[in-house]
Amino acid sequence: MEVIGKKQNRRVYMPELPEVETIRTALESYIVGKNIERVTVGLPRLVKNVSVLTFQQKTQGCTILGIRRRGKYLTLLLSGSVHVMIHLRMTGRLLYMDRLPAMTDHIHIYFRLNKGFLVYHDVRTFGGFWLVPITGMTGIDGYDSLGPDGNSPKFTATYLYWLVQKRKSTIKAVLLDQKVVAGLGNIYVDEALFLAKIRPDEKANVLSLHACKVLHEAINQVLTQGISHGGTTIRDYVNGIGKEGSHQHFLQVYGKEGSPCPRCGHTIQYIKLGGRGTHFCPLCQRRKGR
DNA sequence: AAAGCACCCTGGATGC
DNA sequence: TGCATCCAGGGTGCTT
Repeated sequence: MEVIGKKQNRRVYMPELPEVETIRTALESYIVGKNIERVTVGLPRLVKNVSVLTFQQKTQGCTILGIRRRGKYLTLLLSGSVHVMIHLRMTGRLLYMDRLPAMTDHIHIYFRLNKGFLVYHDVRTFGGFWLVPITGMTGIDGYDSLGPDGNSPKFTATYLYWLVQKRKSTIKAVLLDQKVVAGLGNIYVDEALFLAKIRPDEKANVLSLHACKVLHEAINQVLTQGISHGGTTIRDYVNGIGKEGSHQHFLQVYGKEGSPCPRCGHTIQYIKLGGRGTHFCPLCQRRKGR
């Protein structure tokens, strides 16, 4: 009888770059051009850098001109003097709805538009909203210090090589650092390292230029595939209009502990690395960057 | 300067 | 069956 890893059913979802991009795309056609008539905040601590009153006063009456993504952040571009920046963290959802649902559990903020509602739903309430200036630095450290997006031309193999050389921590920890590359989270890091045949607990500074080229290509590939599949739906991630993604069906190692490696058949292993659940194949993900 | 870790939070899974 | 405990993780901030 096959041994199934204990963590097999312990799944959560995290919006990473592909999920946030999918939400952005889904929302765009529904909210751009709409007017914000009224903003309701049920949980004030989710508004991070201004008072709830200021948040409402600066956004009410504005038109939504666009919605932009950078790393895992979304920004509503408004017609007024500020933009609204949003991070979904672990369990945040941003949804367009024709009308408010009868069950409003976990709905902490919503924007009443001239038609429909933009609703923020968050079970663990780690997410946040910021008012930011239209141009220049936002003053939000986590945003202003973001590295290049993992799927942007600015993120190159040589940049990655230059960076890992001075890092003594594990390659997984480096890839999760948003200052290095923006948008990767636990799922896509495990998947990219599997594709590149690099162990997650490998020290970053031993990777060769060749290994960095392979890894860079793998990161691009998992992000591109994740976006094309509409994101990964694990338990309850949905995009901006409530649709599930399909990338969970394409995951090679994440959540697959105890199952055979799709490449070599060895059992996928689960370890803790830097406090994060980590999945890899101990046989075909080798140490040392070839 | 960088690395490591506690913390925030909730609901589902597990343990007794 | 029920109650208590554990666990997941992104990013911040503190300590080493």
